[in-house]
This record gives sequence, C-alpha cells and structure tokens, in this order.
Amino acid sequence: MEEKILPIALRNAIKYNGKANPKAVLGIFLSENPEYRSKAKEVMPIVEKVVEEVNKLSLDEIKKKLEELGEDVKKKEKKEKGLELPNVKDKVVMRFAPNPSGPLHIGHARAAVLNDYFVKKYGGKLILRLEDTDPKRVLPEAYDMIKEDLDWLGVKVDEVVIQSDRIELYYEYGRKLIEMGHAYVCDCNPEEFRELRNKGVPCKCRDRAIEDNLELWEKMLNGELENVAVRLKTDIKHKNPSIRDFPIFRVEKTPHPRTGDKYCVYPLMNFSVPVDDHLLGMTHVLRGKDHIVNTEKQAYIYKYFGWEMPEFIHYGILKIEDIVLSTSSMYKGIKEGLYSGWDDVRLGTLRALRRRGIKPEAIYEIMKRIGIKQADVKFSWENLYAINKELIDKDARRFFFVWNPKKLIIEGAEKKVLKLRMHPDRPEFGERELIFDGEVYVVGDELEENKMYRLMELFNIVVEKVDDIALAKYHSDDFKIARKNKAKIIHWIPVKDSVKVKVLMPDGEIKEGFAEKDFAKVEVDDIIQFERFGFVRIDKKDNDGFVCCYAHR
RNA sequence: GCUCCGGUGGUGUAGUCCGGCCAAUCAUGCGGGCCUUUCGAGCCCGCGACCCGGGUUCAAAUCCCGGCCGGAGCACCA
Repeated sequence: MEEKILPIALRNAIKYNGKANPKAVLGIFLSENPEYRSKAKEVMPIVEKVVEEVNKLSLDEIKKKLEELGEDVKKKEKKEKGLELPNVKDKVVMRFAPNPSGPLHIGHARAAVLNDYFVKKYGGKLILRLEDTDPKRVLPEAYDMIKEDLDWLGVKVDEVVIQSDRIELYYEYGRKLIEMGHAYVCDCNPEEFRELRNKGVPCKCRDRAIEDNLELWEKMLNGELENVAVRLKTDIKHKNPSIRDFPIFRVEKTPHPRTGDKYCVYPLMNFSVPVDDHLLGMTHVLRGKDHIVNTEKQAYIYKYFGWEMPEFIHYGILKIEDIVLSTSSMYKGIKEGLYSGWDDVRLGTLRALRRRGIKPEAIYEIMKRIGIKQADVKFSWENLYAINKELIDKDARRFFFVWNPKKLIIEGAEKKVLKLRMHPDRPEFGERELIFDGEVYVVGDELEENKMYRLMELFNIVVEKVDDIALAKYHSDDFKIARKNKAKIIHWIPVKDSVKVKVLMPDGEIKEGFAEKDFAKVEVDDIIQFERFGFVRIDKKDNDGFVCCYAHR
C-alpha cells in the first residue's frame, strides 16, 4: 500500500513546492483505488507517515526519487470541455428569431452567435426567422438591417423565414385545433377572464360547441368581430395560473407594413413559434430563461398535434449596463434628434459598436465565453474591450492627439526633427515625423507652474507660466533626469501643421483638439491608437478635420 | 400573491450531472516588478471566490434539508 501512496505523495509535493498535503494525497489515492474507500480511517495514518517522510526531502530529492520509481513527473492535464448541446444525433437545425423592430443590439448578438456557433460545430442549418406578427411593433427597414448586422457579425444564415408570410398557414393549424376541440373563441373581456382564470374557473365560452367555434372563427377572419381571441384549452386548474387557457390568436386591425390590411387576425407567439419550430424542423432551441413558462405553454401545442418536441436550452438573463438598448427608446431618440441614427456611438446597437471600432470577432468570442448556462450574467464591457484590443493592437498605428489643447512656448531649445515609429512592434509600418520649432500643443489641464515635465521622445522642460498660453524653459535632454525628478511624461504635437480632430465618446462627450500632421494620412475606417488616450476608429475626414469614434483604452 | 430559474475572486468564467485528482481553472481588473520612456503587448510576482446554516460522508464548490439574496413570467408583445 505504501508503494502505491509514495508516488502520489511525491507528485503532490512537487506540485506544492516540496510540501505534500495528507488529505489531498488520501483523496487521490482513494480515487484511484476505490476498494480502500471503506478503510479510509486505517489508510490515513499510513498516508500521514509517507507524507511526513516525503516532506523531509528537498525538492530535488523528491524529483529524483520519483524518477527512480519510473514515474512520470508531469501530471496529466484535463481537457477543457467546450460549449456543447445535449442530445445531438446528427446535424442540427436551429433558429435566430428576432422581432424586426430595429437593428440588432449587443443583447441580440448572444442568441445570434450561439446559434451560429452550434450549427457550425455540429453541421446543419441556421434559419433567420423574423417574428413580425404584431403589426404595431414592426419597423420596415429593420428587415434588411438585421440581415446586414448578421453578415457583419459573421453569422451565416441558410434560410430566411418571415412570419407575416405564413399567416394563412397559422390559420390552417388554428382551425385544426378548433376542430379537435382544443381551442375555442372567447369574447370575454381580458380582465374578466383573468379573474376567472386566477380562480381556476372556466369562462362561459369554454364549452361552446365546435361548430359554433368554427363559425365564429370564420367571422373573425372576415373582420366581422372585434374584441375576441382564440384560446387554447389547457388545464384550468394548473398550479401556474398563467398557463390556464392562454390566447393563441387575436384581432388586430392595424395595417401591417408588409401585408397591409389583408389580415386582421394574427397568431400570438405561443402558437406561431411552436408551429414554425415544428414545420421548420428545429432540433434545438436556445432561448432566454424568461421563456421557460412559454416552453411549458408550447408543450401543449406539441402534444395536441402529436409532434415531438425539440431540445430546449434555457440560458440566464444577460444584463447589460451603461448603454442604451431599448429599441423604442432609441427610435424615439432618433426621431427627436437626440441621437444621430441607429449607429450613434452612445447606443448599444451592433452598428454603433462597429462604428466605434469594435470587431465582430470580439463580439462573437465574448458571447461564446458567456455561453448558455442558466445563471444570470452581467455583461463585462472590460472583457469585450480586452478581446478587441488583442485583435486591433497589432495593426493600430500610433499618433499623438492633444485634446483640450493649450499652446506651450519653450525657450532655450533648438529646432529638432524627430522620427518615431508608427508602431512600437512593427517597424515595417514606417515612421512619422514631428518637427519641434519652439511651439507645441499639450493637453490643457496637465501643466502646473514651476514643475518639470518630460515631453515624450523630446526633452525635459520646466514650466514657468500657465495662462492662455503657457511658457516653459528647456531643461535637459537626459531622460534619467526626468525620472530622477519624477517629472510627468506627457505627449505633445507641433502647433505648425497640426490637424483638427474630434473624438465622439460613448458617454456622449465630444473631445476636441489636434493631432500631429502625419495623422492626416489616415483613411476612414482605419483603427489607430492615440497614445495615452485610447483606440479610435476614423469616422469622417473632410476640410474641417477628422471625426473619430472612441473604442476603448 | 402564484409559478419558475439562479447564486464560484471586483467583473466574466471552467469545475457540480458521476463527491476525492480543488491547496478550485482561465480571462479580465487592481497593486508591484522586468522588458526600449507613455498607452499597449509580452513575461514574472501578488491581491481577491465556492451566498448562509444544518445534514450525509473517511472526504462536500459538488449530494440532501432549511434559510437568505438576485432574476424572470403571470401581455389579446415577443
């Protein structure tokens, strides 16, 4: 027994810098030798004895001893389990099903990315299903914006289905439910019905004859009725009152952006969704856990038609702070002129993030990392920015940008021409030129009188006066002097030939200032780093200068 | 109120199903250091978690019971 314990103790000691732990050693031993589990109390003293002997050895002696025993020093590594779906037989059919009320936002990206990821992982088909059965909440231009957003994000859609194209199909299946006696037309006031429902009491409509329900159904479709709905017969005593006889169709006469006033009866999601999920062959359905009860409701549809249910995966709510996500708020703000458009950098739409210089790969990656667990998740902008930085840093040229600029005149210094690398790690990017001629811009609130500063890549100065224009005197060249004097290192640009720049910040602020002259060579859509400021994407370039959108630090 | 889902470093996570390999992984954040001077990137060191109580067990982040906290649904929206 000691012979079996010894190598375990030696390995444990190696892992923990020469000190093995008896409990851990016992655990590993029992895991590998289940027959001793019932004798744990007897084994422990033996383990302790072996561990005590091992802990007397030096780390080198421990390694030597282990090698003498012919044991591999290295510990096996555990494979990391990736994202997986349950019960995948062959391929999968999945769907991303937004309501076309606006372009996609960061919250939508989770469902879009995860569906796409699994379809790519297992093979199969991804269907984009636009759920527009509420005419009041459809924005016509959203149909195309959503497709554009998915393209940009790298989500590959195999088929597009629009629910407003399928209204008559829903009518057909609705009629079948009535014919089977599983649905009925109800003309009760919704509040009246709710009171009855909460008491577990059926309403007066529930037991109407099938023939009468069918007659009323035709009248609904012909527009002859208002204030009626079709209800599914479930269980009027179900312990969850919201599952009792919920509605599956209703009258809505608002003209639809795509179908006009052709229809006045629309299905509700707890009907159209299971019908479509079945007919379109879903194998797996990802949805937020706010829809768990809806899955229970939809189970009745599957049962009544005798359909097999797909695999449902419910994931926790993704909470996203510090940004505007509400489609109705965004729409209202755009209409009122508060926002410039759906890509205003203050908004959480994908096109706003794109405008800021966030890469689709970064969004894809973070949504994979968030995954499908049922715990609620708080979105980490920091993590998104860290992933994005990995993607953009190697290609991002560096420039100086002076926001809130103050002119600084420096006496006692000679003219100087500097050549700096565009990128610290990429010499092939070439160089940029800064010409010192006595006058520079620095960030306005960085200067204090009688203090030494280090102008980056230039020299040390002492500031004498800070007014509308600041005055300084050349002190020395040596960087070590700056360090010795704990001088702050600040960036600067020559006043001459500087370029006007505005940066739009996600919090709405606009930082204005100047960049160095070689900055003028950048093109729209370039992503660059302003040193000591952060990464930005070039948004606009004209006679008035440049407009950039701030990504992150 | 009814019905449900959840809780692992400051943030995001892996691990829980099948108890030991967990002295709990990885990322991010923060502090310090190294590396051509900022911002970064890279490397090194450090800080910081299994919501609480009880039980089962030789052994619990993991299984059981209770509590607390967070979230969701109860729309003729999705």
